Amino acid sequence: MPRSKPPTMSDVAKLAGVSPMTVSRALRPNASASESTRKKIREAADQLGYVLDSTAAGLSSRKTGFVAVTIPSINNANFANTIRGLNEGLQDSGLQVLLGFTDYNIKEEERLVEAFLRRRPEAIVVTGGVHTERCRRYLAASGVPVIEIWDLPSSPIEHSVGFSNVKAGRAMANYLVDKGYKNIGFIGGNTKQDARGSDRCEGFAEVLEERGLSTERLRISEEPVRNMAQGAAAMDYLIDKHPDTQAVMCASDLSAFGAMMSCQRRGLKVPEDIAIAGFGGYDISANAIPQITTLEAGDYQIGTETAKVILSQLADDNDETEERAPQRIKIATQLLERESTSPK
Amino acid sequence: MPRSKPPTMSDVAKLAGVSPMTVSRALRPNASASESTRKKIREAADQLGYVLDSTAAGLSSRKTGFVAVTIPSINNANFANTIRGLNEGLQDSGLQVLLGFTDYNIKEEERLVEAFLRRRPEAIVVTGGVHTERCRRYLAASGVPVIEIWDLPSSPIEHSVGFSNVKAGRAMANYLVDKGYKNIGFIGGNTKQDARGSDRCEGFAEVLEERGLSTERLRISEEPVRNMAQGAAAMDYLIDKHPDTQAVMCASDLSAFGAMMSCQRRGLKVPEDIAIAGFGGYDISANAIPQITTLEAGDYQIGTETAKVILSQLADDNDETEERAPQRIKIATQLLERESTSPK
DNA sequence: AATAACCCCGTTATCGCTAACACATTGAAG
DNA sequence: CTTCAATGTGTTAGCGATAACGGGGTTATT
Repeated sequence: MPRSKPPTMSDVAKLAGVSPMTVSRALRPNASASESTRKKIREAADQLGYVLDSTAAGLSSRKTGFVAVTIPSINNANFANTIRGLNEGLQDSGLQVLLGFTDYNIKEEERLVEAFLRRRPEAIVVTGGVHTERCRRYLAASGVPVIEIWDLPSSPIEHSVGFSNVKAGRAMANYLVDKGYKNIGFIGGNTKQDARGSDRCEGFAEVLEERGLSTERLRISEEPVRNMAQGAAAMDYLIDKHPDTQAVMCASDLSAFGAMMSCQRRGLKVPEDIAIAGFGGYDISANAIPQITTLEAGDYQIGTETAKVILSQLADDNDETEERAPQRIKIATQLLERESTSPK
Repeated sequence: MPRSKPPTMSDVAKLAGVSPMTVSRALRPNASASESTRKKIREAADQLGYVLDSTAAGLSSRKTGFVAVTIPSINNANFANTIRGLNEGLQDSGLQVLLGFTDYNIKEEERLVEAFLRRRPEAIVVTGGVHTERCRRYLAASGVPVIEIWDLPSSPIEHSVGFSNVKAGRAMANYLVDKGYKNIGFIGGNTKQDARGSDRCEGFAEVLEERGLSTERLRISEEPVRNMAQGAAAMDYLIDKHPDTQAVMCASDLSAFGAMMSCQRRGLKVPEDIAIAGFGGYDISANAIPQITTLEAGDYQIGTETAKVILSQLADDNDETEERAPQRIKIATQLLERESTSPK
C-alpha cells in the first residue's frame, strides 16, 4: 500500500513532454488531440498508474457526472428492476447513478436529498410524489432536472415517469368484481409515508363502492404489509374477522404469497375457496403453485424511460434554445391473470 | 427552475458579513466558531438556499466521503442485506456509499472499479475474491483500504469479511449425508465468473467423495442457476436423468423454491420423496410450505462488520503511528433445519 | 501584572482539473 | 499567392472549498 500520493495530470504531462491541458484532452474521447501524442500520453499514464480525478474535473467543468436517485428500499425487486433499467439506459452516457435508500420515510428522503445535492448531481430522481415541504424546496431550487417516478403526482415538481396507483387498484378491483366475487378484501398497510400502497387501496375501494360491494374488508393493518410474514399475518386476521371473504388483493406479490401460504395452512384452497391477487409482477407470482394473479407495473421500463428523460433534458440544456417542458411519461401496467383467481 | 447558478460560500459570507473561511467552519460540527456567528451564518445560508459543494470540499480537503462498493446484482436479497448493514454501520460517520453492480462479471467489475477510483473514495469494498489482473492492480495501487467481502480469499488484496463458501458447501453435504440420504445432488451454475457458487459446490462434492457417495448428480447446468425458473428447470433435468435422487442442495433459496415447485408439479412430495435444501436464508425459505432448510450466510452482519473495518482503518490513518494490519473477519454461517429435509 | 493559553476569525495558497483564448502550423480554396 | 478554415497545442485563470498560519482579544495561571 504505497503511501505516496497518487500521480496527477501534471506528472503525466511531464513524463510525456506535453502540457497538462494536452493530457486532459488526450484522455477524453471527443477532444482534439493527435493520435501520436495521444498514444504517448496513454503510455505515460499507464506507466504511472494515473487515474483521472473526477472530483477536480467536476469542479472545473461544473459537470459531476452524477445522477442522484432515491428509492425506498434495496430489498424490493420492483425498485431493483427500475435501477437496472436506469443503469442500462445511462450506460453509454458517462453518467453514474448515486443511489440512496429512504426506508419508506420521507424525512429520511429529505436528509438523503440534501446530502445528494451537495454532490451537485446533474439530475435527481426520487421515488414517489410525496415529500416533505423542505424536500420539495430543495428539489425545486436544485437547478437540475427533477424526476419523480413510480407515480404520476397531481402536482409534480417537474418531470414524472410512472403510472397511477389509484387506477392500478381500480383495475384489479374491477377484474375481481367482473369475476363474480362479492366479498372482496384488500391487504395492505395504511402508512402515510408510502402513498403508493394506499393509493392502490383507494382505487380499489372506489370500485367496490361504485359497484355496490362492501368495503369493510379493506386496509387491515396500520403497519406496513410488504413481506411474506406480514401478508400471512394480515390474511389470518382478515379471515378470522370475515370468514366469508371470497377474494383478496394484496399490496405486493410477496404479501400475496404469504397470504396464500396462510390459507393453505388453514386448509383453504386457492382459488377454489378464496382467490388471491398480488401486485408487482414478482418472480414468485409466476413460480408459486398456484401461480398468482398480479399487476405488472413496468418497473424496468420506468428505469429506461427515466434515463431517456434525463438524457433529453441534459441535451436540451446544451441547446438552451427551447424552454424545458416538464415531461409526464405514463407507463402501462398489465394485469396478468393467473391460477390464483381462476376457478378451474 | 432558476437558471442562475447556485450560491457559493462567498455569497453566504458576504451576506453574513464574515469571511468565507468562517462560513466553512460554522457549517461544520467540530470546527471552532462562536454560537452567535454560527447562527448568523446559518440564517444567511438558509436565506440564500445555500448547499455546501462537497465536490470542492473534497478537492481541497482530500476527503471525498465516499466508500465505493461493488456487488454482483441489486436483485439479490443477500447482497441487499449486506448493503443495508453497511449503510447502517456507516450512518453516523458522514461516509456515503457509492454503489455499483457488476452483473456477476469480473470484466464489468474492472470497469466499475476504475470508474469508482476516479471519484477518489476513501475505501473500496468489492464482493468476492476473484478479479481480473488489472483490477487487482487498480485496487492494490489505490492507496485506500480495500475490503473483499462474501468470501475469504486465499490471497486477499488487503482486508476481507466473509465466510468460506467451500466450508458452507461441506456443512450442508455433511448434514444431508448424516440425515441418511445417499443419492444426493447439487443444483447450481458452473460459472467461472462467480466463484462463490462453485466453491459451495466444490465443498459439497468433497464431502460426498469423502463419505463414499456418488458425485454424478452435481453441477447440472453450465448456465447460472439463480432464480426460481432456473431452479425448476434444473430440477426437471436432474430428476429426468436421475430419478432415484433423494436429496438436493440448490445454490440459492430461490432456485430451491423453484426446484420444489417443480417436484410438486410432478407429484413428488417434499421431503418424503425428495429432500431439498437451499442457501442464503431468504424470506421464502421460512414462508414456503414446506419450509426450506437453508444455510444462513450472515449477510447483514457482513455489512456491519465491513463498516467497522472501514471506520477503524480510516481512524488508524489519522494516527499514522501503527502500521495497518490486514484484517480477516470470519462471519459465522448457520444451518437452519426446516421441513424440506426433515421426514416427519 | 505579566506570561501563557486559549478562542475566533481573517489571509494566503493551494487542491487537480478544464474553459476559453491565443497561437502556430497545415492544407485547401479562391 | 493570398485568404481562410481546420487542427493541434500551450497559456492563463479560475471552479468552490479548506489547510495552515497568524494575529487580536479574552481568560486563566503563577
